[in-house]
Amino acid sequence: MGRTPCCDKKDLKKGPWDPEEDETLINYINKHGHGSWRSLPKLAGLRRCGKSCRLRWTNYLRPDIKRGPFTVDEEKLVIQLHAILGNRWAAIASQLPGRTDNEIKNLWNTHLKKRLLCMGLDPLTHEPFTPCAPTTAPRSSPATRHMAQWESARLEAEARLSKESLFFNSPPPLSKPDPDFFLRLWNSQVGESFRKLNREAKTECPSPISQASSSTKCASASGVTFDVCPNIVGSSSSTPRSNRIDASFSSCSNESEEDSSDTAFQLLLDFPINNDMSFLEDVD
DNA sequence: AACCACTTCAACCGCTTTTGG
DNA sequence: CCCAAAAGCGGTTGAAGTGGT
Repeated sequence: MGRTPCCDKKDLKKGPWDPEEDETLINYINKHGHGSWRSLPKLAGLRRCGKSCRLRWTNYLRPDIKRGPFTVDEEKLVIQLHAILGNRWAAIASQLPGRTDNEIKNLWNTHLKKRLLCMGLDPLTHEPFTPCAPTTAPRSSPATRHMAQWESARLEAEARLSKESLFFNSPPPLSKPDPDFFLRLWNSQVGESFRKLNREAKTECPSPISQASSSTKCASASGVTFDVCPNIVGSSSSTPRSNRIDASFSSCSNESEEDSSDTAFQLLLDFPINNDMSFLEDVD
């Protein structure tokens, strides 16, 4: 009864890998590819579970792994993507070449989460804490809210771009929002525009990460200190979303639908149509 | 120097999803 | 379509490292 173990646990080594094991695994995969992870340890002569081999390879031994501390830009990207995707570490990692889901998860749990807390933001929702929030009106889940925000922008984009008969390079979106759709959107010109808007918003009300004023200091994982916008710390639920760490979402918040659609629509109207299909050319 | 508290991150565990027969 | 195996994923753990007293 119960699940069959992923591998025969007896006589298997656990814990940290030693350099000899690493070398054995690298040599084997370079020679034969990983093939079936389950059978790899036996074939390679390792006393490890296949799962452990896969983890070791994908997280540490792969040649394209980027080691070293995260840059400020990478950290910002992780925060922004987390706002869209939530704890979908693998999906977030796919947007940061050379970084693994485990690494990003650790970064989030050890640095970024604390940083958001330090700034008075809820790491789950990326919104300012609202300790007296009414219990009668439960908040929508972050995923739902983000999906609604992106869906709003998507609908505007679809309306605009279908008019131009040039809707992305992907099939029409599903009626039920597909989480991966948000990644595609993020990578599309729409996503770029949101990021652009974010950058512009910072110049008006600098984001907590980049601004420098009389404020709370926090340390980033990359060793850079940053200042917390006084508007944000202790802000109430009436704080404009544009002041938050990810100003990009202010443009399509469903908390003020009028602003949302107006801004998003304006944003889309402002697309440089003559140039904006260049991203298609980059695709092989 | 010794101890303790705290932080970091590599690795494990168990669940879910995907794949193939 | 069903089922089992394999792969993938996210949460959690614990050893090692670091800083403070």
